[in-house]
Amino acid sequence: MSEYRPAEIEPKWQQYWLENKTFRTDDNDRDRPKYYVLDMFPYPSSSGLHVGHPEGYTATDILARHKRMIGYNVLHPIGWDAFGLPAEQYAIKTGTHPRKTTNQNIDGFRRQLQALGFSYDWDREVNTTDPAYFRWTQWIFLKLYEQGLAYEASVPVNWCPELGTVLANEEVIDGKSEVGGFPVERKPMRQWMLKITAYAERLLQDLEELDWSESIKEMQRNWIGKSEGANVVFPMKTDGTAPEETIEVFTTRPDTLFGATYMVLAPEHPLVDRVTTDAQKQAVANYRETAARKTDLDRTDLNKDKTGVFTGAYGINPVNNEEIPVWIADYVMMSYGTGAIMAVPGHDERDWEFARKYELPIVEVVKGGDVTKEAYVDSNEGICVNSANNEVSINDLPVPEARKVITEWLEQKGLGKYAVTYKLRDWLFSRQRYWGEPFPVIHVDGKPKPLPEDHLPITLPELDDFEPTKTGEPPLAKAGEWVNTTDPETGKPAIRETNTMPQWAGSCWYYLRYISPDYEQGPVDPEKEKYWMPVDLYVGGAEHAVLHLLYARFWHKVLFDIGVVSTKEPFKRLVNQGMILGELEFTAYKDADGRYLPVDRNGMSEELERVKLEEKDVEKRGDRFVIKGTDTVVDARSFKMSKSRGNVINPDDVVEKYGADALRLYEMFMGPLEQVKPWSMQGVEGVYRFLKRVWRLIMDQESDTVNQAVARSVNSDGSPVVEPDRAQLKILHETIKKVTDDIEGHRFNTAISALMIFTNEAMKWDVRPVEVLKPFLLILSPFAPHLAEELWEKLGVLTNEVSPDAAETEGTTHRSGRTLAYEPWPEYREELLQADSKTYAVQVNGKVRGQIEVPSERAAEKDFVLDAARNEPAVSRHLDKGRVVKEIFVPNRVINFVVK
RNA sequence: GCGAGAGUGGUGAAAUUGGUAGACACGCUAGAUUUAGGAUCUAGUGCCGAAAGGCGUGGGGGUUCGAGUCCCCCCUCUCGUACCA
Repeated sequence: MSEYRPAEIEPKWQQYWLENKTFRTDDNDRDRPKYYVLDMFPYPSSSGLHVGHPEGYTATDILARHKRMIGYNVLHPIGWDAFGLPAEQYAIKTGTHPRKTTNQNIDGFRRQLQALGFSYDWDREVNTTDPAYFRWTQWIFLKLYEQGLAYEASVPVNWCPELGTVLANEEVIDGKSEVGGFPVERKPMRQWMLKITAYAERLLQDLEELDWSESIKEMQRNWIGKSEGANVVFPMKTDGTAPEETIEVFTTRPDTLFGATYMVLAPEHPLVDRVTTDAQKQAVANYRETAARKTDLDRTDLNKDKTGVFTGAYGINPVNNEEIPVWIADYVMMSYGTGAIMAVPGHDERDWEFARKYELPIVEVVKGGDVTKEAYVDSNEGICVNSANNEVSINDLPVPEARKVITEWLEQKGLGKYAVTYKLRDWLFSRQRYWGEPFPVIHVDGKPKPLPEDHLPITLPELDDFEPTKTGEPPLAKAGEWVNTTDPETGKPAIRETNTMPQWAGSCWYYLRYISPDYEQGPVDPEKEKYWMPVDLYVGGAEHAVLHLLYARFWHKVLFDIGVVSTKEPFKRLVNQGMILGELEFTAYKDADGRYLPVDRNGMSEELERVKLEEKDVEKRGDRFVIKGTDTVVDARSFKMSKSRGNVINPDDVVEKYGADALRLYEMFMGPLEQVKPWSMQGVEGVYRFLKRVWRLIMDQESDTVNQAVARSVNSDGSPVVEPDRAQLKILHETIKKVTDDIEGHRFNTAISALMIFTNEAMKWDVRPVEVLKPFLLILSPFAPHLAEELWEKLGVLTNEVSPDAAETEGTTHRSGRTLAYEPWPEYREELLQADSKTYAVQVNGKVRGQIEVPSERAAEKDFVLDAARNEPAVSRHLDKGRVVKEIFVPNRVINFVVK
């Protein structure tokens, strides 16, 4: 071996780590501080890893390796989120059991991850489809049920006929299924729901203490959507014969109550039938039918044109006893608040639009705008007007105060009360699928009944045909023998639940199972849970910003309440890696006549021909790119990787060509972890060259041994020939400091840059002392572990710490073997960082005119330094132009002369 | 619309508290070496200029001896969200 050959050294060390269980975590080693660093576990798809996986996984691996070297007991596991639709759809197409494809895919993913050298504890692998795992997913469901947090309901769901399943709102995008893009319609079905709304306030409050990015916390806050206001009761006008009815509305603006000029009920509101007058019956029925046919999308989409129908009924505004008409309109949603609103067109945009269209009165009750032109909606500024009755007046009060006064009055009179409303809705928790966790529930006499814990796990029945039924009945309904069972308690005939749990279920608690993957008495060993929880760092894609993280936090809080876990939040710190886009593309557009058209940022029409250009065919003009030599502006951007665009980078190809260390290093060198970044194959070559340089720094080009520059630094017994010189120690310790700080701050790109600077410098040395190279390899090792291990071994042979024979055999134990994985992390020494001289930049009127070098020991002497600065020719030239009126002296940095 | 984040060379990006803008890398140019190279090495590379020098961190204004960094206004892009009363 003469040159750097990752294909030889990488499998060697991967095998060594596996065979020696180098990264097995010792639960009993409780004296050292713990560090639990977690990756979002992957769904093992048939297409294998994409380059986004190794991004977060490399970051956590660097941190895990670093923490081990600074003495932490590190828990760094991986597993498989393996239930899910693709395996099931493949099963429907081919008849292959999803278990088979899933296991194949897991084997593929495991191989790929091991080929990247991640330091996982492979003895803790979890798999959500393993009955030994989902036994506890089912157990948690039973606990939720016991707590009254799981219930059945008939709810309109997103039914996708093509997929034969119901989808969660988040799986529907633009009225089509996220998977496959099939149309989705509304259909009422019996479903399991989880009462996440019971935890809304705690899920909101406890965000405060989490070390997550502000944007993710904000997204969760928005999703929970807390609003404060009042529920107000409006009596209905009655002719004396009809029964008395009231309409309760929720409003965040009770201060505008005097401006309510009409009311609106959601079309589905149960009161509609009772209040509609005979004359309006037909119109209302027609409107309700149209509204029912609309999907949520049609009702909420960009179509802002408001429609509605008068019911013929009137409500009475409780503050001024005015009769106001009651309408139905689909801009009011049954699922939010009370499903009814008081409309204040003067101070709500939607109400204003609606009032304009149907010629309803608009009354100003807050001064500050012109309600004849648009609604004045500011909820902080403004003074109330036209808002008084015999008992109470909020006139002349600022809006926030008015809100308090009127709410108190309503409460006193029993007309309304302070109220809080959340956007968050209960979690639709069942799917009409085969490949998911069965519910541990039977139906006896038509009622649901949980199965006893000792019956778990409830496993899936074997099926040959995974096709859902056309009626929406889940495929499990076809397993007659499985479905028809008996109640173990009473012996009565019973029917099993045929829905299965959604994919989120298994991922809601997997981080707990890693702690004690074989524990039989519960989901997690309580003693170990206390040691390891919470997760210190959780890294994954931002696509899980809301749902997965909210669901997992919800389950965790329930488990906390029943004493299963000891922390109220699972993930102390969260980092979201940014997406990796495809390579930068230059695109020009031609019309039908073959003429190039300038690019319009808002998107080009489909009929135009897309022409892909090479980088050499374009040039920069202003802040845009044009076709070279022309004025034709081209589109220059990176796109999300997708099969259809053909810009997908396969990590296997990169590993084959450049090695795992190069892939790891490149993904970290691209830019900050959390940022969106475009891929560049040339960038990979760049870090690959760096790794080759590191190899040549130590290894001889012709033989299998270290080079002369390194060998020269030690005697034949391995002892050092000469001490490293000051300059060598200085750059080494600078690098140690920079890399250490940067790892701790997750600035992996600049850490790598520091390693490159060291290497470039060290390449110039004729003698490369082992005492300098060894610490360098240790700080390189979290980033490029295979290369570092290999070179560490070579240096060990040189200094007689590792015998050349031992290098060929395996079987040492993981704490004392040849690996550097548990070597102590080098510490930098402050005194070695000091330079002999300091450089000052010298400015005249804020412009840099020259530099001076001064001896370090005199660098803080203002007079001495200023004198030296004045005598610098490039500076004095500018000082002569006027009179120095001020001298700024910033120690060790800069001098500024102000000249007039 | 609303909310959040971001705009720095040809490209990815650096710049700890307001103190030499562009580290490191890609690309490019020239040279060396090589049968050859997508290898390696040396030098150069923000823009204009022969140089002195001038101009430069999306645009405009401000604070300061000094602003990529702080303040105000505007523009653009990315992500999230969407009639939430």
